[in-house]
Amino acid sequence: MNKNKSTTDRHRSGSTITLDNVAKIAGVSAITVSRAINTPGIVAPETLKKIRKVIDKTGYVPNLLAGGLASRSSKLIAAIVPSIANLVYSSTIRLFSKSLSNAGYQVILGDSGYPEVLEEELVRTVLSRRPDGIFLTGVDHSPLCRNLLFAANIPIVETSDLTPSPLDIVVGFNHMDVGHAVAKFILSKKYNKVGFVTTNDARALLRQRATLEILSQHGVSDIYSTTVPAPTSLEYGRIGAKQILEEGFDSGVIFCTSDTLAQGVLAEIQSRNLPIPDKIAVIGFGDQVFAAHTYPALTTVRIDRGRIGQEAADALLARIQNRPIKNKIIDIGFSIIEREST
Amino acid sequence: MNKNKSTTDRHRSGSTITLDNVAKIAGVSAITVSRAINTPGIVAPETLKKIRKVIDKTGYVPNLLAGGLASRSSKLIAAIVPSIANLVYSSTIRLFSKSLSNAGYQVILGDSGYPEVLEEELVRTVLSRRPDGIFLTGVDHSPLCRNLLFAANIPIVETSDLTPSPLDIVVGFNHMDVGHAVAKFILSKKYNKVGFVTTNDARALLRQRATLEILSQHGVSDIYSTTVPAPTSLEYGRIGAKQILEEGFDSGVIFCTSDTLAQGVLAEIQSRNLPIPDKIAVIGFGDQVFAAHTYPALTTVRIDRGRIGQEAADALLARIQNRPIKNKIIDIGFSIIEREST
DNA sequence: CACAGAAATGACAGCGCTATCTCGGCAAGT
DNA sequence: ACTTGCCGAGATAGCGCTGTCATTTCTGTG
Repeated sequence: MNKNKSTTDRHRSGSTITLDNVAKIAGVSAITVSRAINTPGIVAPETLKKIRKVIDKTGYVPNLLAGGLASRSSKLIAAIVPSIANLVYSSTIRLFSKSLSNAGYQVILGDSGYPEVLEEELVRTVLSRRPDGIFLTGVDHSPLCRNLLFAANIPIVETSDLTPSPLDIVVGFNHMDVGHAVAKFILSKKYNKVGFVTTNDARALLRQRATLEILSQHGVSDIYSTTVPAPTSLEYGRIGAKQILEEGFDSGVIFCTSDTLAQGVLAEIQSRNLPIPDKIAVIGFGDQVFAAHTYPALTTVRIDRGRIGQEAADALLARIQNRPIKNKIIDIGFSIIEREST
Repeated sequence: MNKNKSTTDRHRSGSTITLDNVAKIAGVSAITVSRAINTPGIVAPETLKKIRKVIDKTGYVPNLLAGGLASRSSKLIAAIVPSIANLVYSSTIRLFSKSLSNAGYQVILGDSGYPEVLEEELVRTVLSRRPDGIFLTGVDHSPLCRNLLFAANIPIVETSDLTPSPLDIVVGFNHMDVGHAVAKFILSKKYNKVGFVTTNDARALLRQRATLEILSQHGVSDIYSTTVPAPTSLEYGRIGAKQILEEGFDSGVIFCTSDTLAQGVLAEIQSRNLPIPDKIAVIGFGDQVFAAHTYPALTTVRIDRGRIGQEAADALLARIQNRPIKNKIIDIGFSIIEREST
């Protein structure tokens, strides 16, 4: 019985209901259902209502793998970030995703924070989903990675840094400028000694170098510096501070790679009962939400991380929709927020 | 010239290179290239080498939209979390993604933290990508949402809570038990007054209720409580503490919904120069990485968030690979970590 | 009332890949 | 020598959707 079953059921169709099923039930053609979903404006109101009713009744969920394959547009945007478990990036990604989801796109995340995984492998993995655009963190990419990216032929936005020659679009700020501004701030306060608690991240080191440059130009040479491992944490803030303090730093200002490190520095100083900022002042970086509410409130460099996500999304959408973009290089700037810790 | 172009180029094929291209160049059939990529074991070493060379030379990146459509397996796992910008969830997701990516799966995130977006809409959106499994946060889902989930016919893992009747698998811990344990801890310390700084999250309220239950059974009735808005933050920890303090709470212990809130509570107390824990003690929840390194170090309830991600990934993979799972209900437990703040 | 033009719908052919079946070739068993 | 079975590779037919015509139906105009 049912002899042609073996051919028909090659792929066991399961119970998943397809666009064709909806079409048949509604008594229209498949393409009309497709239009009812994607461009309801060009479907007659009557027909639309009929189709919508069937969709609701059947619980039809479109298959975007099939849709993406046919339309050559996956409605997917890839984002490569060093770590989602880092508020610095997640606050960017949050707004980035939000803007894109309003436009009907979903974000797929790649975590580049594992040193054993090369960026190009990660890029290859996300590209296999055929995203309509890609968000990168940083502006340094291996030649292989650049090739992959170019071959994919999709809009690219690099973030968190600036470069005169972006792959496509870049949204960020100038780390050297930050370093210089912080140096000037430090000079204005006439701190006698300057400490650094820094991760060995390229951009963090750039900021530190820029700060040191100006400081040395002005004869400030009593410098203490320590480098801590990459994901910034309160713990390493404390460890870093401890190190500097034990090396003889006993008063002045400590500039940290992140607010999280700064928080640890505050804790370490407090645990030693040294008055902040009278004896030791602290400067963070990032102006994370908590920075205004630590005790004492943290002086820091404000970076509008949300805006990076926003601008990146806008730029990507403009490219995808073939709208002109005003600027391939978007500098979101920064500002020093002075609070109680200095 | 080139008259049949219009039909052939219906979809402008661009320059993207396909599996067929690779096959032609390597002088084998498409399916052999497919096998070389997915099941290299069953391809002759010679052939494999030849194909690999072509792949490298051409920079071929497989199209997983097409692959997923044909194989009915997208190699995608969906995860719905309240907010990626919350370390509580991102530390779970990090390990979850990591385990899955080792097995060749990618995670696609849905952020349910926006009250204007219903969970079922979010679920529908991610299901349209035809994930091979889904990770949910919490165990309360609308009937519509449950229907969608069941219709998708994929393994489901609910997390962060426990229920005797999971949709499929549940990985979490018992919030009532936590509340009881904290109550007993508080009783053992003989604090005269107890304050709560709580978000109006279902699970947080459950813990608080359980704590109160035991406390009242033991005649502790000097209770101060304040509710703060949903994403926990240092700022609201301070605000919550301020409220409690102004209501007359002047000594005892404050139990917080999260370590982040507790951090704010610590800051507020310190800003008032009240000794911790001699005058006021603080208990957090979650044992975030920073909890051990605040000043004073935070007493808290340890939840192994990473393990939730790990177990969730393992369970999902077992289901997908049709391996038996030991237990549909996985209780990861908790423990109270006593530090300097009590 | 005929007819251009718009509006609504449909037929068809793929998008790039993999499940399934098929087949030639070769070593081992009888 | 002949069968058996396995290994490696290929042919074929979709997966579920949408781009691109083609067709039908409905306006409004002179």
